[in-house]
Amino acid sequence: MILIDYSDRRPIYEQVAEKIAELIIRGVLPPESQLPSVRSLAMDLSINPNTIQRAYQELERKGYTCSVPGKGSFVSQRTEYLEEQRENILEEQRKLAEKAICLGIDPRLLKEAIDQCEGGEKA
Amino acid sequence: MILIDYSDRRPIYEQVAEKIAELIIRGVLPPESQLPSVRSLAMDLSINPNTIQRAYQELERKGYTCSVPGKGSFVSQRTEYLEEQRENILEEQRKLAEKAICLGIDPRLLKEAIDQCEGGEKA
DNA sequence: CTGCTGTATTAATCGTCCTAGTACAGTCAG
DNA sequence: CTGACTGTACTAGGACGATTAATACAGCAG
Repeated sequence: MILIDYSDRRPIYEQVAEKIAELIIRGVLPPESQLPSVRSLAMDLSINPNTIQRAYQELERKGYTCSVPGKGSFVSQRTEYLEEQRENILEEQRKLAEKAICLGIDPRLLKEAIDQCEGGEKA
Repeated sequence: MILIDYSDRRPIYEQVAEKIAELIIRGVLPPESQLPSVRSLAMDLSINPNTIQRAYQELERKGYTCSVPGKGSFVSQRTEYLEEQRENILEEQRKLAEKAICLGIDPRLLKEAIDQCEGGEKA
């Protein structure tokens, strides 16, 4: 379900939170569905429960999930995160385009790179 | 000349190296030109000379510069880094496009974001 | 020689990530 | 009610990397 990249500089809790957020956004984890418990996911990934808890805190803080003591953590029914995420991606795109232009790269090359992915998308 | 972003998670030496690399690529620092000395740049940025040295090491390792003991650090005459940098940008673009597609964002929106920058580029 | 340059080494500090252990409270099935 | 699960909170400590600090050495140029 989730793979941890230890060569990644970012902390584990951030990786876990991001992966789960992605699953939520892509609809793999539908609204109202229950996330694995802090302890079970920690077991699965062979890391400390505290690290998972921190990831879940991040997810709740960002509005992706809703944690209920005694019951579990659930994907939020609300879906503003979809629009938010879309805006994040577009912002990244603008920054990248700006950087490219700054470096004298023809923006058309960027668009070609996009087209390359449109066909051969994976997973 | 260079601003350090302390809120950035990446280490200072990496930020410095990247900024200088950008100046080189954009031609602000032409080939053969001399970089500020380790000590003077450290003074300017109010950081330790060792941190600058590390940044310069990175730059030399990547082929952007050439350091000569007793003389100084100079921008490399060679320019392969241009092509290399272009390829890096395109790779980032592919990853971003893949992520967008993964999240169900229409690639055309990415292209629109690029167009937005083409007109109003700054710096 | 004097003052600049890059380079190297070592030690110490500091902050963050992560682990470990423990504890408490809410929920729910039996 | 009991027990097993859930999330949550707290403290202590280890580990690691970034950064500072102080020093030293060697090359180059006026």
